[in-house]
Amino acid sequence: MSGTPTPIVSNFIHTIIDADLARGKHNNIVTRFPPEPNGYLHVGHAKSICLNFGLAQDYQGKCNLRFDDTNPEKESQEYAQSIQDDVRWLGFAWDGEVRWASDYFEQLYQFAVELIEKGLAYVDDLTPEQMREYRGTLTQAGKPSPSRSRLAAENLDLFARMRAGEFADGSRVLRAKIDMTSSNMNMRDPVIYRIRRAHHIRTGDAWCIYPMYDYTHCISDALEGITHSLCTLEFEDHRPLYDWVLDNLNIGCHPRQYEFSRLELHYTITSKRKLLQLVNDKHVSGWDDPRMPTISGMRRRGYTPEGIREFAKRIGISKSENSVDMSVLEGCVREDLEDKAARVIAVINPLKVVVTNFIAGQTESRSAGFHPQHPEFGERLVPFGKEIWIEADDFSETPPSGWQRLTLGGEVRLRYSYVLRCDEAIKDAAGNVIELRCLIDPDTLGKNPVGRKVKGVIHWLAVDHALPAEIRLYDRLFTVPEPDADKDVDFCTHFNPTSLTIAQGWVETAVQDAAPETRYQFERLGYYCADRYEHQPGEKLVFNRAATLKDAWVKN
RNA sequence: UGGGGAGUCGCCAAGUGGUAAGGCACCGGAUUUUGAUUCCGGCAUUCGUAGGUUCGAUCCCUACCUCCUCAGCCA
Repeated sequence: MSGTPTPIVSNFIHTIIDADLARGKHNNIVTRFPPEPNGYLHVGHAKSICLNFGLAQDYQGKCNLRFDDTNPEKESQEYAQSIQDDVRWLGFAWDGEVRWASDYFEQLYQFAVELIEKGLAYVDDLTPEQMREYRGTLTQAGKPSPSRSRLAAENLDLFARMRAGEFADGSRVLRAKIDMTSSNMNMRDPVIYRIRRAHHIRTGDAWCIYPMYDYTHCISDALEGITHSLCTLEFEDHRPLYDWVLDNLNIGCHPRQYEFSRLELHYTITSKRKLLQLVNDKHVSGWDDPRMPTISGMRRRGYTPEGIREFAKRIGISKSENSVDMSVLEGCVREDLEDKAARVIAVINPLKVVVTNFIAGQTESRSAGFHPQHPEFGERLVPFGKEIWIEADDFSETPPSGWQRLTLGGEVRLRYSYVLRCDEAIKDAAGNVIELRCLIDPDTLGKNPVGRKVKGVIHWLAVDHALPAEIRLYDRLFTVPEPDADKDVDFCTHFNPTSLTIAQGWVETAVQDAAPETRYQFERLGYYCADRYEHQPGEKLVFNRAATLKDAWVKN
């Protein structure tokens, strides 16, 4: 209790750990983040990462990064690399070297031999179809396979020959001999080794038999001295098997598994299989497309590690199914960006304004702070001229009630500059407003003359000094238009990644040297990130929208 | 209909026998040259339902209801 730092995660698991520590079960805690390198990490993994690494931080313990690479057919080095990058980017450091379940293949094999010798595992030659029949159903007990009574000596021989490559893929498996009548399907003699001739990203072709998750995970945990093995709710039924394996092995360490609910985010796909489908079917440009709920997608969109970590903290850890509202994530990101993003101006949908009482060709610059509350951000010069761009949405001929922006005959404050009055709207043949003729009040520069209160403030850019830019607007981070559309395999046909709109707008010159990943707040528009992948010197600046301002005037 | 879980405000989420924390969202109001930020204030006589035990129950007991999950040689 004393000296305990502010917990990074909520107390569901703290209660357990504190009790373990109090009764001297452990002196230090060791957790692990165990992804399978079969895809990029997404926001759901971020929760798990923050939980496992956060717990280690809270208790000054350790957290391992271990790849569960036991299914060579789905795994790749690219995925493994991206996972390491993402964990680091989120701000966490794993203990020592990266661990791989495949590093334990030899030990895993020897433990399997131990089980066979103890009469607790046997080689089975049932076909997958037969095995399913023998397994029974949820309400009917399974029945023993004919191979179940094989003697240890024969099993040992068969298992060695499985490893030696004498049998065809899928022809035999090694099974744990537990209880075919168990009401827990996982205990009906689960397969622990299968034959699969596939090239493994680390062991190459050294093995043709691969251990299954349930068998591998608990042993890997034990080998690494993990104290608390955290996973998601669907593994609750696997806990008896986790314990069975460790109880029956001479391994000297028995980590405990605890389950918590996985993260669901409204309108968001948190299924690797479906995300892969979005990538494969080219609905997005890649795993790091800013619309993707992947960590790399969020990074590219402008989200910060701090914002995502705060999100993980706020949603908490529990055992109840949940679906968190987008506003929580957005709020975390906004809150973090609030004090970090320099303020600059951008005009996304320009409408030209000619200031009739300003001298053509003249430029007049005023200094403006990059942040309203933080002078240490410095200042930049904002030039004014006879022709300026304003946001087309900031002018209305027939304003709705409550309108605070520009209208015919009305006044508005140009941010950092004069009060402007609109005298005339010029239209094209179709009746669309294409230009405004306005007047500035020279008496209002940098001050509010007594008795003059102009409520509306709009942003603007001098035509001669604005820089063209591509501004990408995302309605929402990720969208599934129909709530149930993500139920099926063909969900992509329902998926409508409409959330991207590209606008050719203008930004002020202060941003032209934007470094990759720099976040700005475009005043009154929201938070934007200079796209780390597409911004090359000399090219048009590209900005992705990270988050809108809360309750701002911007639509969407 | 077997087993394993979960049900506290619109969304998360504490609490656990002593009379419902907090965050997000939302609604007021103040300050504001960003309709932002900041700041103040409001927001569950009620904890899935029905009974019971108790001076007292969200917390204990009983029954019921709802939802999730398990029959891969995936993880």
